[in-house]
Amino acid sequence: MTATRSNSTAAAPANLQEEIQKRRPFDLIEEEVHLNLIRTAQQQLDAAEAILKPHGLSAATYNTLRILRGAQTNEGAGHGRMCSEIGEQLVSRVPDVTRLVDRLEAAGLAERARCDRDRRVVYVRITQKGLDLLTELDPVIRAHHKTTLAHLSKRDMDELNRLLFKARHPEA
Amino acid sequence: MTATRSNSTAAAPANLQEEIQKRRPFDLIEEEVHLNLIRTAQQQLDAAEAILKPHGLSAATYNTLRILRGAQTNEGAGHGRMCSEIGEQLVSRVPDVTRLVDRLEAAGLAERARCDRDRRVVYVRITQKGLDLLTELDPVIRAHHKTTLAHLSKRDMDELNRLLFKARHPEA
DNA sequence: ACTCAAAGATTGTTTGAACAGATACTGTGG
DNA sequence: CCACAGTATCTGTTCAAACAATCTTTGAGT
Repeated sequence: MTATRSNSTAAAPANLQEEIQKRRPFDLIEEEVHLNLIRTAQQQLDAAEAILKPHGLSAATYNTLRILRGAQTNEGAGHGRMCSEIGEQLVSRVPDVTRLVDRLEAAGLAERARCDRDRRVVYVRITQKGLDLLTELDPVIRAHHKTTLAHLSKRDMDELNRLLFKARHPEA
Repeated sequence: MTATRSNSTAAAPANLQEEIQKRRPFDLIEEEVHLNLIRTAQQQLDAAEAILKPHGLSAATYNTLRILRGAQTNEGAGHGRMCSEIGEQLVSRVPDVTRLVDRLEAAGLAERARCDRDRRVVYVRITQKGLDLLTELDPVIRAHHKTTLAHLSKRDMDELNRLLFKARHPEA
């Protein structure tokens, strides 16, 4: 480990150790990766939710809406997505898709329809109101993402994507 | 019970686009970074909480305990940390430190003590039981971190740490 | 046809998070 | 001394997440 400067004064942190005011350097670099990951993702999530909240959306409901929009345009002639499929595609696994859809339905952003062939499944479909909301949010979210990561070069982001994917897949 | 997320039918995904079954490639690489970050961090968090849960701890309470342990050994002759300091050092900013400490106190892992000089502040101190629990968890957590990221080289992890820190600090 | 296990979704309940408002204490200025 | 603003913590309430159990339906086996 490199000799790190003592954080006696309140200067801008140069690494995670100073950022969290940890006294000793990390004994395990894996632990540093772990905390770095969670911190960075949390920052991203907080910023995104700050944008979504005024529109009555959380990260989970917004992601669900995006999944539903993708499902409508791509296959199945607009009969939407099954609840279980939504649960599989969500970025953060949530075991309670039912109440997630409940909220979207209560807000008029999605609607349910039972499948005729298999009456167990419920297809969830995005409504026009939901599509309009996403259309309104699209440029805002795009601009936000571009702004928050503007200081990263394309090479940085490619490398970051590669390493993040690799971290998630031990077998690859 | 296990492997709730792995799809046994399809082939192993080669990137995020295939992983979330997105039909079209990302129009914005920044968005891909964003989702990759949240997905990877979520996976790390889920795995860590699976270890902590049998011991009655969540990620928030575990991190608080670690902060309290660090506070005890490093300064202040063991009078612990103020609630507001805990809130600042937590990986995920939680505005409700009071109830976090409530849970630790109810479990006998921490205790409060009012400051004599300033009767507004409450110092939180880790108990021997809390220290014992951390001592028991230390090797388990270390082994877990080393295992989940074992397929990353040291160069990978250094690069990942560098990029994650850079992503978090636009001004650097 | 009948039984049964499994899939898919919903419901019930408990816990924790989020946000606002309230309380207790300190230090300062008049 | 008193009013007042600021700080640090606590409390009250609402909402979402987590977990288990239940209900309905389907498909397979006998």
